[in-house]
Amino acid sequence: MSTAYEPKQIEKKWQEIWEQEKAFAATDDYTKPKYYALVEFPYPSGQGLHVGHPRPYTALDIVARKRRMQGYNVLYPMGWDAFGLPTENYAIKNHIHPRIVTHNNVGRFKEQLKSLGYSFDWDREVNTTDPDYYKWTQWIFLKLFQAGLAYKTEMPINWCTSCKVGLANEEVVNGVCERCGGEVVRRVRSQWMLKITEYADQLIDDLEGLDYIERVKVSQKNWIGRSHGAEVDFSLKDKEEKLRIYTTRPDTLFGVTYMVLSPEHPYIDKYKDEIRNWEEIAAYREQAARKSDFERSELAKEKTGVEIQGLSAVNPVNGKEIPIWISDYVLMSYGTGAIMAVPAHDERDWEFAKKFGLPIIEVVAGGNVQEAAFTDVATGTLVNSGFLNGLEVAEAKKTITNWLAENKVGEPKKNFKLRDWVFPRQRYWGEPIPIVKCDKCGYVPLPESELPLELPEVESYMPTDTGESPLAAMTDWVNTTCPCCGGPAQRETDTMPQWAGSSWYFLRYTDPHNTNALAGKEALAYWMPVDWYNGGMEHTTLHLLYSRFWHKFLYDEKVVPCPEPYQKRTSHGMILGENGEKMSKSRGNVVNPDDIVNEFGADTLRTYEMFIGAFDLSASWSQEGVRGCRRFLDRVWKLAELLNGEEGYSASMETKMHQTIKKVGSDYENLKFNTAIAAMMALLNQFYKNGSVTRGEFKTLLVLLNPVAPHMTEELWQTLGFEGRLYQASWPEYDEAKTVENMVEVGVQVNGKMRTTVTIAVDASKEDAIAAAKEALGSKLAGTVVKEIYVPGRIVNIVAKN
RNA sequence: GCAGUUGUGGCGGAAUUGGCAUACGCGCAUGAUUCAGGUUCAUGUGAGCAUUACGCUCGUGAGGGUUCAAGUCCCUCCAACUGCACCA
Repeated sequence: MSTAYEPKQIEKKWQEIWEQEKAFAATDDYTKPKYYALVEFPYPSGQGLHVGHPRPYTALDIVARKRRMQGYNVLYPMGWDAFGLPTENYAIKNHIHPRIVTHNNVGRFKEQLKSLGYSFDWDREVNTTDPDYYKWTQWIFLKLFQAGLAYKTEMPINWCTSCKVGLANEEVVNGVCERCGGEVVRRVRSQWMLKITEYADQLIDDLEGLDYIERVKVSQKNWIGRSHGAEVDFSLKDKEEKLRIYTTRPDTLFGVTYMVLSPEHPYIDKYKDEIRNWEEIAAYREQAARKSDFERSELAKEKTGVEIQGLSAVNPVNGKEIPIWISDYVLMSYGTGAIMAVPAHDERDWEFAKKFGLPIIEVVAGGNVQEAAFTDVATGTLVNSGFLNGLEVAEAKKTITNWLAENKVGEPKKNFKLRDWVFPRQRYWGEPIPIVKCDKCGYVPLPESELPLELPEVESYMPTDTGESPLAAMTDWVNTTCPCCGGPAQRETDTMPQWAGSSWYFLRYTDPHNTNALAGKEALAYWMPVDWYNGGMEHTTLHLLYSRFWHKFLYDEKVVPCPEPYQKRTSHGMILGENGEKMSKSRGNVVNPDDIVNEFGADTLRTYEMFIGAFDLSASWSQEGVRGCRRFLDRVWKLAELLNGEEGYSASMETKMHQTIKKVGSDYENLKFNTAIAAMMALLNQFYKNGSVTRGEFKTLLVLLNPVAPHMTEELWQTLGFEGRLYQASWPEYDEAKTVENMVEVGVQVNGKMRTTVTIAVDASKEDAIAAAKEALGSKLAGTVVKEIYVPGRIVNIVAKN
């Protein structure tokens, strides 16, 4: 074969053949073992694909292709998470309907993805903006509503002043909008909320049985932030009413020296008349209210507060009278909005007490509480604590919690940092919420038969400063009749967030054209759960958590067959520019995958992205590195010139072949694509060194390399006359016994320092190995031998003394 | 501040978990091919001292320790990145 490697023709040719032959369609043959590989579907932005996209797509494409060769029925789908702000903003700016913008962007993305030769089953493509799809997003919302998990409430929301939209807590980063960096302020609004907190315990506990990378588990746990403690009632002096607080350290109850109310605590207004320094308190409260969350965290260093004169609390364990302060370091949104302060054993309380000269009473021995708060719970014994004296912290917690319950002044309590999900967005380009408000009947769900509730055509998609969605201006759409009583009613004009459509899309892939259900029972039973889901770390506390929540709810509703959607979750690192910085237009370091495909070919791009470095770490782009991968593929291509016509493996290469099959196979499974490729490069180098390759050896190399570089290997497979299509070939087997060499070179050390090497039989006895080592060392071994160590097949170490 | 991750040649990165550090690739050097450049091929490439030899010394962020043996385990630091940020 003398033709040069021309990726352009080859890649186009095979992409068309695969499409015609439906090479990668997941079948409905439910008797075969299944494998569901999933990558996060992209948001089809106007910029098109960037080089970050192919990294995870290629990785799971490799897994999917390998699984097919191993006989699995593989589902590897792709779709579009297409609702969202950038499209809407683009539509506003250019006066094009967002539907058209989305359509164009999807077309572009799809073409780009197809040019990379992914083995997606395109017949199962989904699009969240398709009414046939969002019908079921709305259907799930109705289910949540009927189950009481979607509820409306007045509450302050995070309002992005630039996007003019409410944000979930998860979308506010450092007090600014995650998306645009705009200022976020608090606005009170009537909101649809989803009760994710109902599943808080399960979302933590069920992580246990899942194969998620540890980082993901840890951040989900931290985000949910479960803590165990107790609520305790302190009485207010000379009052009937109690002041309830939450603490994780009830064992330190004897060390309480003051109480703190959050500035929003209701008791402040309630006891206004008895507060002697009202002016001062009111002023402090005003000042705290004016601070945005951003300022609160910026200025977190310095504690502020004012003592409330005229109110005091009584410690239930010893009857001591305790002053009450107001301070914004206590949040109304967590616990009860009031705390007992134990400066000796809490850093924040300690800081506050030092600043305002409040007493510090040590109740757990082990530190110096005048110097710093002693917060270690693992060690330490209770002191100055009446009946708790002498107990360890853990034991003291149990004892005091029981005591609190017996005396009816408290109870055990679990708390979460996780808040309910602020669901709606005041924008046009999202799923309409299928609820109407009737003056008589309240909030009424649309009947299922009226789904999908389609987005109406509007004059303007412009968001409004009033906080209303653009839909609110569509009065003939808004005004409707109540499905319940037939009277006049108004539609909900907020839309759903982008997270809605992506919270269940993996279910739709199993049965994407079903018109009677979000997916058929049999399809779900067969395909779910997803066997391997790869996606970005940035979605850990957003999409990944939200979709687990929806899935658990659907499981409880008996819609899906398993309590968890994803069995395995991995995460890829980012691809940075040549300069090691994040790729961005402003930095001028963006690499366009189209350019790489044009210049080097899709197979080279795929190979390079897998070879660039450890899959889970970020890596910098290198144009020279791309060239090196192209060189590798060129050498594979030209290897055909060295074919010697023999069928099996040659005797001298047998071990190397078996070793390489083993290594490449296990490396693909463990996301170690870089070393898998390195092993194939090494094998190739060996063929060149030998000056010849058998057909059997070449065949194996083609199968191993196929998942990474599918086009050129398929072409070689055909031109060399191997049977059928390469994508239908079987994954090669290896024989463990044949991966071991007969003779091995072992290192020889004297006193732990490398001196020479010696080649011995792999199963040589210790005596033989030592003898061979001594011979090799010769005169380099001096002194009296005091110890001889032989690690079979690895090393000999002789310890000698003079 | 807390949590997580990372630190290995000129660069990207390997190292079967305690056993020959730097596989594989890039870059570079020398040579071959070429009118020349590019491509391709061959050889070399951690540092230092030596080059009489393939010889010695040092070397995986810093410092200590355990061990016959440490990139890998333990202790104390330092730096970078990414989350979270007063959650009682």
